[in-house]
Amino acid sequence: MIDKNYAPQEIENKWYAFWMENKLFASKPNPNKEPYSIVIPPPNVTGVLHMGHMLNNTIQDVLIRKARMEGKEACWVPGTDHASIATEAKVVAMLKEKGIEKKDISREEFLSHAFEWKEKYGGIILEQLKKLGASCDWDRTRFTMEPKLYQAVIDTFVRLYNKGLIYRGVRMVNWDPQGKTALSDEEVIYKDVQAKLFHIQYPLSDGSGSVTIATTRPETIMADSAICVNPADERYLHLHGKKVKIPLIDREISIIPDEYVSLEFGTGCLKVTPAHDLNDYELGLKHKLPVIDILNDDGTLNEKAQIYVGVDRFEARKRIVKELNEKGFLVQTEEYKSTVGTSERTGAVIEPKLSLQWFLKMEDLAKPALENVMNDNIQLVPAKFKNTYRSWMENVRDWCISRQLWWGQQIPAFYLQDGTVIVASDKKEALKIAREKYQLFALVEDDLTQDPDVLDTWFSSWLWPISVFDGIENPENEEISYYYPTNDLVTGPDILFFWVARMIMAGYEWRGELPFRNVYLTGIVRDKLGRKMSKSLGNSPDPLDLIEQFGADGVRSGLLFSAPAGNDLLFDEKLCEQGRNFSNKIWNAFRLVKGLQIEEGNNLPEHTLAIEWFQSKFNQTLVEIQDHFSKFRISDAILAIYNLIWDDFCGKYLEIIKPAYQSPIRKETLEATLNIFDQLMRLLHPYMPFITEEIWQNMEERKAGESICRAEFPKGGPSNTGLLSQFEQLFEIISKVREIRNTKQLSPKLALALYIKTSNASQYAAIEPILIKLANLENVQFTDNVVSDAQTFVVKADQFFVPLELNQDPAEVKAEAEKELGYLEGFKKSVEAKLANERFVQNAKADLVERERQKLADAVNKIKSLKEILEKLA
RNA sequence: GGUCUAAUAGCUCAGCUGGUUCAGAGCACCUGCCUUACAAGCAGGGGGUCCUAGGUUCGAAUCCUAGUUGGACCA
Repeated sequence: MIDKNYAPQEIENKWYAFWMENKLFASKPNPNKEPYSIVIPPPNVTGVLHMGHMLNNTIQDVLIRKARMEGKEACWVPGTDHASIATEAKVVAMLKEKGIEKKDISREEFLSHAFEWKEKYGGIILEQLKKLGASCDWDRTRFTMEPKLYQAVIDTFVRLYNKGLIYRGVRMVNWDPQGKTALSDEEVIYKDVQAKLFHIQYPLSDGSGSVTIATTRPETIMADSAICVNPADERYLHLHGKKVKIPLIDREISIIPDEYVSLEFGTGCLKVTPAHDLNDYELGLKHKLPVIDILNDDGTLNEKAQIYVGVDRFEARKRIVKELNEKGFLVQTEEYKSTVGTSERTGAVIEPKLSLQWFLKMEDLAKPALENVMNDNIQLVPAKFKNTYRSWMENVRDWCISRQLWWGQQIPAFYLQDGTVIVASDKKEALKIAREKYQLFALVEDDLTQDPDVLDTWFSSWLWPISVFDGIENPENEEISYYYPTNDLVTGPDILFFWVARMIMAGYEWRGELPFRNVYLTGIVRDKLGRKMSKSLGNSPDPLDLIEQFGADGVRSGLLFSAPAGNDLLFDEKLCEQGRNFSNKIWNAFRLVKGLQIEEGNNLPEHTLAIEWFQSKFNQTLVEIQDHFSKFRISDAILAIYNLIWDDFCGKYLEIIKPAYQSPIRKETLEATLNIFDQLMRLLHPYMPFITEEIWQNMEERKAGESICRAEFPKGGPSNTGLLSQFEQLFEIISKVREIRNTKQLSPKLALALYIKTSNASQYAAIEPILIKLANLENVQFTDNVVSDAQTFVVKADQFFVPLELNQDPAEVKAEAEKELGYLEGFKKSVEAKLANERFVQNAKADLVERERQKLADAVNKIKSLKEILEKLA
């Protein structure tokens, strides 16, 4: 006997191994099939699976499995990205533990350590995805630092440089003093902090008094180039043209007027520090102020600061405040709410810093990327993100693509000794250009120095949909021609700009075409309290533990039950439990069917009817599901299947055809039931791949290597609406009888008698056996008169009576019937009013008016029946 | 501060082009059942000022305006 509790662990491992052995997820271009491709958002090599990945990859797997079953050439390309800052930080930390400092080893040595690290830990997340059931074509696994993709990035750089889109320039960039690298604007996260606003007095050089400025960063006073006041500020008119001395270091600076300064904020006097503030930098450019950079790359003060040299910026702040206070320069300290930028990767407070970096011009690239999203050539799901996308793309700024790291693609820029830059795919090529272009025939490779910096990780991931098919290096190859553009991209809205927008740009730049047609943006997985799941809060369950506990199918369905596109999902283990229970329900339905004994023969007539009914129900639901799917309502789709299986198939259909204990079932009925089961498993397979495979394999003997993964997705067919409504009515009668049993506290085992007063008794002939079975009736009889001493109810226009020997208060019974009558009469009145309204009849659609008329007719019939019953009571 | 988005049952959310078969689902809750597939189950039940105030309309949970309160993104 099969265990009555479904145990997923062993079954899931077994089938994943089977799928891999039989290469069921492998794909290659097939001109006879329609291609369907997805590229995975490559997780960081440093990453481990978290709930966001689970959701995201489950959705991708649903899409790809369904496409595969629909006969498309489905290809899901997996891979990882090298995550330059995060990985470099991990490798540096690992080396430190071994007693090795990065500065003591060569770039080559460092990289070999990094690759070693990647080999060891970089594949973990992909292995975890297999536990989830992800049907990626694993033979295609790519990595952004592998040679081919590396080369694609280099070539991209060279080409964009030659096109004039990449330039090198001194700019104020976001400096991460911990990662010791520049960051792009998008890698900065602004956080609200409670800061202090220090009011500091600067003495006038002529000794005629002082001015007071307000700043949150007193440690930068040594970098001040000027004091600025608004020319319209009457308080400070007398100061124009005067000079002040910076406290502690006594350096003299001028007071300059500029409208930029707000009259209201602080004291109305602004210290201008061009080296350490973006706005001040621009002000400095305007007034030709000197730029004094007092910070080292690691955030400590340098000798230009004159004091506290070598001290960290935050420590220096404390000490300077103390000293200013002691020496009487600190006038006042005010609490102040402000925001600081922090590094997305290291969390360090960003330092605005002037430096020489490489930039990519975005204006031309952004144009088609904006246009084709706004006109829905590329569809964002949900569409509300179009707004955000637009505002970003319309205000796009040049992209700082250089990073002061070693782990990444090294910028292919080579410098001659005089500083001349030559951009070429390698040193040899650069030398060739140097010789030809600059006539430097004596030059050798050693005279060229390559730029030590690497490229931003996103500068390789933006090529991902193209580069995984080798479409940069070899733009005409069979793979890219077949699979590109990819179909759907599934990712989080948090990287809509970082990644999605840039892939779109790259798509148009390289292929003149969109990289994918639909972008499905998932919500953020939050905990029950609505907090974002994070390592630091420790509120994220370990996905592998969840899979262990509920099975991958349970976790997948649990996530999908509550995952509408773009809306955050408040994750609760309860959902996985519900998923597990669903698995168990299916498992037990299968146990029932599998355990039946067979007797030769055709269907019983009521079984034939039930089979027809279920097929209609199935077809009707399939239409709904396909509709949900076309709109990416994955959550609604799985709920529809859940209800179809649990309520309609298990709760109703199986109850109808189930023979009495130890009685056999007709062969024809069993075959039909197995066929239905098979269809249901195919329908459910994309969501719950493991249990559906297990059952499908056990339904009948399968050929070697055959799998539900490649079985045909149900196509559906017509549904008999008359039959559907007949069964609706049937189930309503059954419910009413059960309700009587329940409210009157009767045993479920007690068979009841049912009398029906109807003008059309023949309609009940076919369904009578079902009614008797599911409502547990001893018989069904027809009557022309109202039955007294009975519980009654009305369905459509027919009256039903369940005779019971109960001592009930007739007044109570009457009151109940009157209450229902009252409601119905109110209802009738409102429909009548509506139909009497000429403007309604004129303006509303014809079928709507017809439906209202039908409602009215139904209500009239029902009222008539109720009145009959009431008369009898009186 | 700017832009966007949301508010429906105790909780999480559906509700699509306005139409009382449209006020719904799941969970939670209450009652009764260990009925030979399933107690991870079965049967039944209660529960809502559809955020507030106006407006459009024959008709508003749905459209418009304002407000309140969340959330996201940007600065």
